[in-house]
Amino acid sequence: MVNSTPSPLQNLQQAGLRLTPQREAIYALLTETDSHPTAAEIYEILKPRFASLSLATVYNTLETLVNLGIINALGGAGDSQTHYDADTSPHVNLACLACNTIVDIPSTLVQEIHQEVSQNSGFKVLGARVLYYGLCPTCQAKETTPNR
Amino acid sequence: MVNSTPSPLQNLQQAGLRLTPQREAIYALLTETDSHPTAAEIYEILKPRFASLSLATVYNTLETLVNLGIINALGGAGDSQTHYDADTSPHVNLACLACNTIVDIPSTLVQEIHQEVSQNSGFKVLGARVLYYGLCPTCQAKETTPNR
DNA sequence: TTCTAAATTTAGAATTATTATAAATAAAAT
DNA sequence: ATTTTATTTATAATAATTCTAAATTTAGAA
Repeated sequence: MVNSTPSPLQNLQQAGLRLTPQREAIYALLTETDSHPTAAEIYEILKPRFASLSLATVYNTLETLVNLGIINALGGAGDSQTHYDADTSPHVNLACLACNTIVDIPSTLVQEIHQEVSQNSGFKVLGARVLYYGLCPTCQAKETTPNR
Repeated sequence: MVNSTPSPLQNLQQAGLRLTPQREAIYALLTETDSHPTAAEIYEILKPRFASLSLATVYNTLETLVNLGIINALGGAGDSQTHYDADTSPHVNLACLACNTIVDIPSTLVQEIHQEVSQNSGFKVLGARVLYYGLCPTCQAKETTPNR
């Protein structure tokens, strides 16, 4: 029998785009981590393995994957950088304003909101960012005075 | 009898900050509009009334108000600018990727998610951005091919 | 009222994430 | 093989935001 769960990367070829080593590595990195890295972080991680890698390629690839709908771009995690997430299912992102980490939280309510918005707004809903922010348990322990 | 509904701006003075004409005008503008303006838009609107107004002051004030929790900063509306919202109650923001307008949608589900996240995550939740994006009815009619 | 210290505004410079450009490379099609 | 198209790459350009330092305003003390 053939491969049972095809990679979303195959959407690339179906769209007439090429599955290059850079694109494969960037997407694989996103699926294997839960750290919601930025473009710069992805670049730093992959540079040892791809000596010629350019930061522009990372940005290009991320934009391509976002347009294909197989990854999501998350903004506003306390820093001023865009974070990327290979989990495109409806879920809550919870960001710590102190250490800028983002964790995922599954929630059935998010899916209900999705339906609610789609049905009542008249919009053609293409995606969502449900982002909560605050202080993670670790940073709560460290800082008595949260932020200012 | 005294003023019945105190302005959230009084939080400024309670925090030892000053209620300057610039701060008053910026906050008033935000409460009187439902257009979720950017810093640059606020600056352009208020410049005729405050000849000496600086864009830096707009940014400073918006940061101050966000830190006080009386306005929210919204990112990721399709453009690369931060939009500001004087409505800090839990609600859904729905952005059109084509014309970059943002509309508010009340939703009881958002408040439920808020509780769910607060209770299950261990985070100290300080705020949220529930942003859906897509195409508004007007832009759906205009564009047959959405974006790229 | 005047003085003093702190807060605020302001103009402009600096920063920086992201995008655009154009040449080089790689892959697919003919 | 050759041609065409897609992609990568280095670098320049863009633009939103932040920083800096001087000028101004304010609140309260003297």
